[in-house]
Amino acid sequence: MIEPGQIIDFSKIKATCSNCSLHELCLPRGLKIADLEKLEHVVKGSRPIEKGKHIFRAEDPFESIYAVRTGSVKVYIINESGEEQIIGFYFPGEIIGFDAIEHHKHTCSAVTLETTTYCAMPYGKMSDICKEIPEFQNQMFRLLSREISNENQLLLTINKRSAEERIATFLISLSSRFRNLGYSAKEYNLPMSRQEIGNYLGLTIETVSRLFTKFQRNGLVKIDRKSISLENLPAIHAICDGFSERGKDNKNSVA
Amino acid sequence: MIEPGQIIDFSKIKATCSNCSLHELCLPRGLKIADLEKLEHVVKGSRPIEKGKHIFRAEDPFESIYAVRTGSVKVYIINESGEEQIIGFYFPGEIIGFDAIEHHKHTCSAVTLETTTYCAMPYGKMSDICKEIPEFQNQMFRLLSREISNENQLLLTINKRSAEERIATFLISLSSRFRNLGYSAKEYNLPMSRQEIGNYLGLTIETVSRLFTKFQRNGLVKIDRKSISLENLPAIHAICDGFSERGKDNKNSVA
DNA sequence: CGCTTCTTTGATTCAACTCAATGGATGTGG
DNA sequence: CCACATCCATTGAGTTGAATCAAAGAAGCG
Repeated sequence: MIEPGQIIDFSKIKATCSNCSLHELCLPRGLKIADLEKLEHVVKGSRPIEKGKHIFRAEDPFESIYAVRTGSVKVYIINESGEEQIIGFYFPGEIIGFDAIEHHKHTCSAVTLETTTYCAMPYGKMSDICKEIPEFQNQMFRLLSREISNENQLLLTINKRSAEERIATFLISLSSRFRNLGYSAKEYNLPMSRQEIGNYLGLTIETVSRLFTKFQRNGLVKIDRKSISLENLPAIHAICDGFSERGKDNKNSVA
Repeated sequence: MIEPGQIIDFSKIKATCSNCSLHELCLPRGLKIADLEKLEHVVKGSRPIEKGKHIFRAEDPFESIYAVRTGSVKVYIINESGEEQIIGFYFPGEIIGFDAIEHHKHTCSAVTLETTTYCAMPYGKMSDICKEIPEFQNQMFRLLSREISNENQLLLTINKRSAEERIATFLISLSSRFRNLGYSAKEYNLPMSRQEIGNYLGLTIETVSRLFTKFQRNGLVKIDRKSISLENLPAIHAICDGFSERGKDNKNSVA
């Protein structure tokens, strides 16, 4: 299938953080050139991984943390009853695998949503570099801290928001992440299924579908299968902030 | 009110990790004696803080992380609309404040639920110690990792569980944490209000109250105001695992 | 082109919420 | 010590937002 001339030997493509377009967003952010080089020696870039392949699975021994380089990944846990809960969707420059540090094995699974490349960073070596480069240690702590804050926000969204507000918040979150990556904040592709969006937000697929239809009917978005265009960003933002008005305010606040 | 003879000068009580009963559960876990001493020099124990006082508030500059020593603390965030979302309840040996690392200021607020003492650990110094003591750096990473896993579990509980299952899971979680602390796993006090339990679990106070009543009617628990006794642990566990049967299974799993 | 998977839409149900009222604790001042 | 006020919790009645059940339509795939 692949002609000799077309073969690309990915093992020969040296993963260098310094020439990676993501290095200001990803783990090396803020490192000096000299320090960057130390990091590069332990980072191992992957060849492209096709959609639906696992990067790691729950219970796997903890080898590395991973930075998404291109594509997208969903991270999920499965409980005793076999139910899946998606914890997050990850895009280029974002790091996965932090949950495995505590028990030296993964508690989540990570699967690609489309063809994806990533960088593996062996945890032992990362840990060593932290001792050598204070700024790198800080960066690791920052990333872990961010992960915690992100989950706090997600918890807030799920616990306090209506289905409509959750969907709007989800769309805005993706939008701003794509903007940070230099892509359009208005138009993008949803690499995940309706099912997965629902699972993540604590809604059923039917509810997700109905709300997409409703948003479209109201001119907030245009959706064609996986591609979405946010036609009225202010209105979508307004929904996030709870201006779909329903009792709201201190529905369940503690004095 | 306080007679001279009764004055306790808490500033003279040296907070030492080595003689703290929590040191095997708390941050110093697994450190060597020599390393413990380095830690002790930067840890500052608090005097008892009365119920309802803040340890830190959102937007406060990030000085320290804190270990609860006695009592209990709730950590919450407030969104633009002023709604409160409780992120967690923290008991002796548990650490709060990790969310502030990224932006050098707190994103959550922490308030005592009863008279509480804690240990403050200045982040800058902690960061230094991490560089000196590899095992300490590992421990910090582990604690951050645990926080992430805990939130993953909470997300699963809230997104996939019925009100009944959430309450049961909550009671079991408290039970096992108290057991780890050497207290009774069967009988304990709920330092938080019904309102706060509901807020945390994404339920209204009425639902919490009704389910407490129902559990009591069915002989699972005995509840008297703040004190609770788990009378039928196996049955409560069964509810956690979803044996209250309702469709369940792959309600919203992704293939 | 037939098969499967994903998505949309409609009708109906139900778990949890809202609204409302009462009951019990706790606290304060006279 | 009691009267009163406040706060928190419980209980009941009625409502509703999202789930479930059901079916049809569209897209992707070998």
